[in-house]
Amino acid sequence: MIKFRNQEYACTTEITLGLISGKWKILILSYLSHKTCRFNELQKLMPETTQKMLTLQLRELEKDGLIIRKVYAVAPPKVEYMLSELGQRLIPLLTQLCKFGSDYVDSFPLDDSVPSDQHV
Amino acid sequence: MIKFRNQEYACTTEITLGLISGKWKILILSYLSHKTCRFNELQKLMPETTQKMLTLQLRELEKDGLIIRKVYAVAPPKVEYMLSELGQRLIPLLTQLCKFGSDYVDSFPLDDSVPSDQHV
DNA sequence: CGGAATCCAACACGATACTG
DNA sequence: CAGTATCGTGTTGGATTCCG
Repeated sequence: MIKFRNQEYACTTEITLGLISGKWKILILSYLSHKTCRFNELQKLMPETTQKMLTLQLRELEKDGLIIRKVYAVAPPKVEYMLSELGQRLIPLLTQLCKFGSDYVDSFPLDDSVPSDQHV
Repeated sequence: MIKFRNQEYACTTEITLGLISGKWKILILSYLSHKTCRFNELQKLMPETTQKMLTLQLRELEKDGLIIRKVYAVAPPKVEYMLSELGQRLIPLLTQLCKFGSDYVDSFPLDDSVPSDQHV
């Protein structure tokens, strides 16, 4: 049993999962792995997100040390987000998770939208 | 955008995360990676779990093809759980997630909520 | 032994409106 | 431009009880 930030974990795997388990975190990290982005830019890249959710996810990623928030003291406001060194180290792992998911989907080729015999 | 099982995903990473994002799934997979276990055994290994939750998580893992449920037609009932080939392929990934989490915890040694008497 | 069924609390997520 | 604030909802996890 591991204690971290007033939370208890049975395994540090759960800590890593906690870092990336948020509705938009994977996407954010993915986009930021390519380039630094402004808030507005991220919004355009993820049109499905609400401002509130995007802000929330960015704040959590920042608090967890995976991204860096850079505020420029100009008008109109300018804020840039980029991966931290920690965040960059996470990217290869995400790539592997992505690869597994992709293989996984391929291993269930007939499962897409065919509820033929769900009555098990 | 990927469609899979009537769900939409922005990235297959999210599919993999969905497979292992359940309160007890990591632990279950971890235990089953060492040996085949009966329901009762898993319960003893995870005393914090309720029967309902353990059953639910096992059912999901089975439905997702990560574990195999083997029912013996005997009295009293005997049910064994083991990793599928797909589940086995997931283990190295979990190990890496675990490693990252462990490194992550070490990189925040001054975190306010970590008790100082932790000599890890 | 290995469940299923029911009820309930917490929280993640979302829609919408407002702001320095 | 880059956010807050408020309110509402769906999903997840948990406690408890009953069953073949």
